[in-house]
Amino acid sequence: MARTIGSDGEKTEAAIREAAVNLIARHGYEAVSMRRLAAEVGVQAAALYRYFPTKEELLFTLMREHMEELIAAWRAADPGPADSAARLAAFVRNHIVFHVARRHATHVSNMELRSLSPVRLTAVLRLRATYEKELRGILRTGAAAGAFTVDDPALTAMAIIQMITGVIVWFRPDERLSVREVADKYHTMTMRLVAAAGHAEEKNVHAHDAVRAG
Amino acid sequence: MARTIGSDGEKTEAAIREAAVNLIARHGYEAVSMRRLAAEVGVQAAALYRYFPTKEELLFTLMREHMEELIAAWRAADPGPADSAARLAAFVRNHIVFHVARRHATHVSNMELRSLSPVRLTAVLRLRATYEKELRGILRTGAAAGAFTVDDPALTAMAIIQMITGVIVWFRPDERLSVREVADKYHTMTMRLVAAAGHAEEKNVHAHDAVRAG
DNA sequence: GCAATAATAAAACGAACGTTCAATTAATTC
DNA sequence: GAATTAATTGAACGTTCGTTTTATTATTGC
Repeated sequence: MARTIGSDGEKTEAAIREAAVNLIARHGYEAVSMRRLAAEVGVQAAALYRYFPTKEELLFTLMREHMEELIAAWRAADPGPADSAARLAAFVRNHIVFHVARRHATHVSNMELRSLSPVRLTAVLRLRATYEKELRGILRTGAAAGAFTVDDPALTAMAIIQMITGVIVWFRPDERLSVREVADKYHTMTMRLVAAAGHAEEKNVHAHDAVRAG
Repeated sequence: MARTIGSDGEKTEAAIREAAVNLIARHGYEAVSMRRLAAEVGVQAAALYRYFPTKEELLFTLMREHMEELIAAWRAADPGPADSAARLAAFVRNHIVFHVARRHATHVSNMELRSLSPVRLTAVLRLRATYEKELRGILRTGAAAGAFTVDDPALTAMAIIQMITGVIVWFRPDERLSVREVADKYHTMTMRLVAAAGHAEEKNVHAHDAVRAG
């Protein structure tokens, strides 16, 4: 046999990407062989090489596009710097909605960095840094404007990103909570984390004040 | 050649464990071959099988012992349920100090779950659940006592654990911050997150504030 | 110092790996 | 409907994998 009836390059490539994301997210990049991936697609291993020159290039493509889409989603959702609290809220919500909708791709992007060669690793890390810089900027601007209390924007940005990315570890759709509810709860926690004005808790009537325990 | 001069089972096993944690943390379980591990130890691959019957059993041993040590460290650090805020503080600090000191082992425990067979996976997850249950208990008790404001203890526990475990992603010793300082900052953020009474922020008095722009 | 045992090397096993290549067939173009 | 192009197969390449077996040497106990 050779070319199969109904075969179509575009469809095959899409099927390869989807199967690759699912398999790699579940079993890990190293544990997924080209043969296994091909079998999932319903094709022979050699056919994969018509679409991706190497296994690593396939991984890299998945990760790069995931990061680019994340950044694009944020650019579309960004309400601009006028209101820091609204901007932070938009960031948290966009992040959670995006990641929950792409659980597997997120897992791949977060777990398989070590399987990339230095050049490709750098490229992905640059995209990641671009995204994280957005959050740092929000925190700095908001702190300067008095909307937040953030004593270390870089550290706080990492803490928030890890907290909100962690959703995908435990969240499963069609369970207890909807994506909307989860986003709400993480939004609330984030606002408390940066001590956002307007999100004051009832406790501060007596206020022992900033406990920073240096 | 066969047995080498100065060879000692205990030392070899310790060397295997250490090398395995380092290599697996850096390159991933699947990417580390028994030959490569053996080379790192300075031994032939066959020698590894005197200490661990299979590669997976080696991984499982590393993960199980890491979790058991984490739980034991918490039991030793636990100040008891009298003061919820103090207990949560102890939990956060113990977690961060423990994980920073064992960055590689933590990476292995967090990233290689998927390489375990079902039986061993269940065993590790049970230990993990035991640990997480501790934090949920602290949050519930504290919320019931009015020390915290937590509307969803299970979700909040996951958020906190992911936030404080994330330290190992970016933290490097002998850099900007000491472990102590990092633990302090995460402690402060955690207390805000649960809206701990006595941790009120000064913001609501005048609203402008310390921007430290790290 | 001799027997017993512990620790390792060396070689080999079949299986699986990523990748390449030539052959073959389906779809498209004119 | 012939020529061209697109899509895929099937077989094969050399390499590496986890693991086993057997032989050999160092150490230990008496």
